[in-house]
Amino acid sequence: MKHTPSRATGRPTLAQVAARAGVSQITASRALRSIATVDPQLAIRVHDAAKALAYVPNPAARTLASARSHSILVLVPALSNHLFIETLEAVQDVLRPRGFEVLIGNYHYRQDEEEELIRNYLSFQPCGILLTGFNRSETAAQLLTNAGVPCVYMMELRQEEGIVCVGFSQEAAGAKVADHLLSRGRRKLVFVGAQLDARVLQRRDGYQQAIARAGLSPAIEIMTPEPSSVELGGDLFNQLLAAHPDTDGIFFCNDDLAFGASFEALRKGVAIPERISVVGFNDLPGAGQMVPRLTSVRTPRATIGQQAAASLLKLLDGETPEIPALDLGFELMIRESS
Amino acid sequence: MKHTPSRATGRPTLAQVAARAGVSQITASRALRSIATVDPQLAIRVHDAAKALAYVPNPAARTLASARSHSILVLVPALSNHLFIETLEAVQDVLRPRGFEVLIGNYHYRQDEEEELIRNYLSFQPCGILLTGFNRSETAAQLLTNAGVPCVYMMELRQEEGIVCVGFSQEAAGAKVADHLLSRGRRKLVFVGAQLDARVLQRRDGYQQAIARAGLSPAIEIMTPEPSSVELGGDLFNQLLAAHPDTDGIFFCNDDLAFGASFEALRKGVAIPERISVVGFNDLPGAGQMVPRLTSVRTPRATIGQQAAASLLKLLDGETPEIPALDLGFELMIRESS
DNA sequence: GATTAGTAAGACAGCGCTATCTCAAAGTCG
DNA sequence: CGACTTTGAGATAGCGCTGTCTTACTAATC
Repeated sequence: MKHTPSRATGRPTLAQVAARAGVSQITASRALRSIATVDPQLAIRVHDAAKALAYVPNPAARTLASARSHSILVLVPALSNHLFIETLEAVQDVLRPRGFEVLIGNYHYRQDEEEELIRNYLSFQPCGILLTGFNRSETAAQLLTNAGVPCVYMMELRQEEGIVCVGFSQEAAGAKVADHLLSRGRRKLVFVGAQLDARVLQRRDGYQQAIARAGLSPAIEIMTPEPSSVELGGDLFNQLLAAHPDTDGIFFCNDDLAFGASFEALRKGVAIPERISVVGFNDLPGAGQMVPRLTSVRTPRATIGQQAAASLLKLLDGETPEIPALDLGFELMIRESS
Repeated sequence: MKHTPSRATGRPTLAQVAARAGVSQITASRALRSIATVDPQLAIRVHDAAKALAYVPNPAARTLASARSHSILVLVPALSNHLFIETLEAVQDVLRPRGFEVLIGNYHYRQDEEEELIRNYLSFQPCGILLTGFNRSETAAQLLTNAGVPCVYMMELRQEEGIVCVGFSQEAAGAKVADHLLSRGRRKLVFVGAQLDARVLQRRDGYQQAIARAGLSPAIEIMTPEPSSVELGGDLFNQLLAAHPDTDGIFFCNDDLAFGASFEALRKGVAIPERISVVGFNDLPGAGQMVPRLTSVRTPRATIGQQAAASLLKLLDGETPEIPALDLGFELMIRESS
């Protein structure tokens, strides 16, 4: 008798399931993968056998044999912004129950890091990729194309043949904020931006365009590539007050900046909204509790994650989503700060 | 001539690297894995060949052949608390450069979900697991033991043979807060807790014990199993004021609760710290910018992630960390709110 | 009733890598 | 100097699964 090979995992294998069900291994494989060409009766026998043995497929073997994993890569520019956390959670909620493994890559808003992550993670042969926005290096884009892995883009929209994306119009959101501030009689408008990724710039553009449409001179721009934070918001606010004391309306590209500014305003006795109206972006947790309660644009980040995952599943099934560029809109939450 | 099998990945394989280096496949394998028994000269030849071919190992094949992946599972109770994000980032920063794939599991503070995640992810044969705390279901613990995968526990400490953990004493942190409030002359102390996971309760215990040591009657406890949030903090604060108007010191188990309470205090004109001293926990971003600036316990969550990952790497190398239960301490950041 | 088409099940051969065993060459010792 | 250990490299045999080709059968067609 040959001894049992020591390097076996010890877990039941497909062969054992097949033996127990009295079918061939390949039939068991097909039955468990719900492939149509298996007799329903046999399929039931196989499933029963699998359950009885507590069989769990070996993903490595499956990936090796099929040259395609069941893992899905999600690339986000940051985890520190709560926004992306909600998107990730939604993505996981859709994909994990369907048996997919979700790999999370954080590229810290750096193109080179994103490229590196793509390069590394492609070696895992993911069966699909969820990406944030369209702004990436040529090489990264090329790697994705060459890999031939289905991709769905999140957050931004682009109407283009073969591109599947889920998001909302960052420009429209920026414009909406401008219109709102203008409707409140504000005329000395400012845009405060940090991080300066593509989406921040799109919001800025929409904001400025709306101001231009109203026949006013462009908003002053206070911008820094530093990562957005509460502390930075306070600093930029102080800087702004010193340089442009007559400012009467500010659009912060992210809520945390607005939070920091609000704190400084309280400290300095700058009346919000009486003297300056303040609007944030993303409606992060706490915006509605701030003093004063912060007006902000509520973005559908969870729904974006959910729908992006759903679209990717469609692509994996060989279908095309009926709406390739899905616009989920946004909502301006008008509160006390404006 | 036999046709090239269509299901090949198309990527260069180890066999090609070996051929190019003029060695056998297994020697190439050993060279690339830096196994000592390979002649340095040969090893260099192999590495050159690999570089020339842009060879990337196939993780699935590796996992299948060795019955052990290069992925490490990290289980955290939540992503919504910024605390764990920082831990995760630190873990990734240590493990990714070493070639490990980091799998993130979020169990939403639910034991059943954690158990399910462990069950699922064990099928990926992770080579190590990082866990949060010690509080989990019997079954989950059993699964981990049976799997024989090295584990490192984060956040809490336990001196026990065979347990490797990195964290700090939650009790000591709670006690420190109590001592601080007492040193400020506060006598009507309150503990406000949400989520009520094991660590919150440990902080509470340390807090109460320090109060008892000072010979005072126990702090009033306002506790709810709801998830911690800014909004909830405001609600609990209002509730507390109504029920115990003479309160003069509050310890919130997490900063977001303290944030919400501070906002409500501003709104209601309750003077912090004159009438009530407030202390938070974790020193989350923004705590130092609050109005008033929030006193909080700064927890070493990033270092915990880093050291936990380092300890796990040691375990994977067959070594034991010199300090199995690594206490990284904490720091009370005394600011305006107390 | 013979031929064709269609379908379900199986045989076979890997996917790309590593564990294990084997063997030759070099080094060690009394 | 021969027997014995050590060491480096290769041969072999899978890991557990799925793609592809084949075969056995049933149903459909004239």
